[in-house]
Amino acid sequence: MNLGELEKLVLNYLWSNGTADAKQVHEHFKKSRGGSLNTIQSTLDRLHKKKFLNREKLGHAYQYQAAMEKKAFIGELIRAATQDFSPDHDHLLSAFVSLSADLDEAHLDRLEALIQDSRQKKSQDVQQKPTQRLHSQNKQDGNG
Amino acid sequence: MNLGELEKLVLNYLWSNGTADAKQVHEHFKKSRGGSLNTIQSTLDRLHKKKFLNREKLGHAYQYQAAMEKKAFIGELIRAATQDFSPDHDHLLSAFVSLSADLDEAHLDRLEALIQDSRQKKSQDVQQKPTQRLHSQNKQDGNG
DNA sequence: AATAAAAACCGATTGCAGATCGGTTTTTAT
DNA sequence: ATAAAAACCGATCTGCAATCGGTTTTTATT
Repeated sequence: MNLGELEKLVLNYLWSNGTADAKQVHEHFKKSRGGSLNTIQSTLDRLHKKKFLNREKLGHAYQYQAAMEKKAFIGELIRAATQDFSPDHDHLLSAFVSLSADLDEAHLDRLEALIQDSRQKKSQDVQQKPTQRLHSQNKQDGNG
Repeated sequence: MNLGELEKLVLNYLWSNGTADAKQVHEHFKKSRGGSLNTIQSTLDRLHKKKFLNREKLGHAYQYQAAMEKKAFIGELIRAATQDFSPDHDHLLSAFVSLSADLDEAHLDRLEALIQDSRQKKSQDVQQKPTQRLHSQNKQDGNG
């Protein structure tokens, strides 16, 4: 799972904007970095082949959108980046905490809260096993 | 921070074995994957240039060893892999928990314990700020 | 159906980095 | 001084992202 620079930019753009076609994406980036429409197109295509984007033809052009939520994607990134080094969860755990050495109290609290959530979800899952929800993408991702 | 396949293998080998020269590394890998001594040598050299290995000439040949602990390295990997997507800790946190969706109770407990440790360390640090310890590498890393 | 515009698709090129290894230089030990 | 060992250099190969020109396909319009 190795992403190029433009691929990352495009993914981020789509997470912020939900859905766009090549033209829109090109419009957005030509100011900040230039590049032809074709370049954008092939990047979208590459991303689609890699299963990071879904696309659907609405009217004339393909509409692209991120195939998974940003959080889940970052989770995948972490998994991919570490799998050749960290064969088990224990390693990953301590690595994460090592990474988090510069987390402040507030963030540590937050992490604990998230762990509670995780426990919560886990106990729900055994009861109802919801049909895999596909991704709501409702533009409130920018929770800084 | 992009590592090639052989680079990863070599790093892992050195984390398991502490210290080795090109010949030893080559000896180890020629059974499992072939490749000349030169290939190993240039890989070690590349890794050294990238600052992932330290080396020191003992006797005839360079002795290579990992420049940082595996945990810290994995932390770096995570940082590097996510930095273009996760501008803040919050994102990283939730991504991590999303990744950890398949962690069982025991691991969640363990993670909480690690958070406590982290708090511990933090409160110590303000009092004594220890001189940056360089890495003990005493062969008990393989707790996998 | 003909046609023009738009979009998709194809293929070639460039740049970069890891892997690989032959050959040369440098170092070490005898 | 010399031989063996190790380091170093340079070249090639491979894979992949970025880039874009040109061609084909699709869509809409007359």
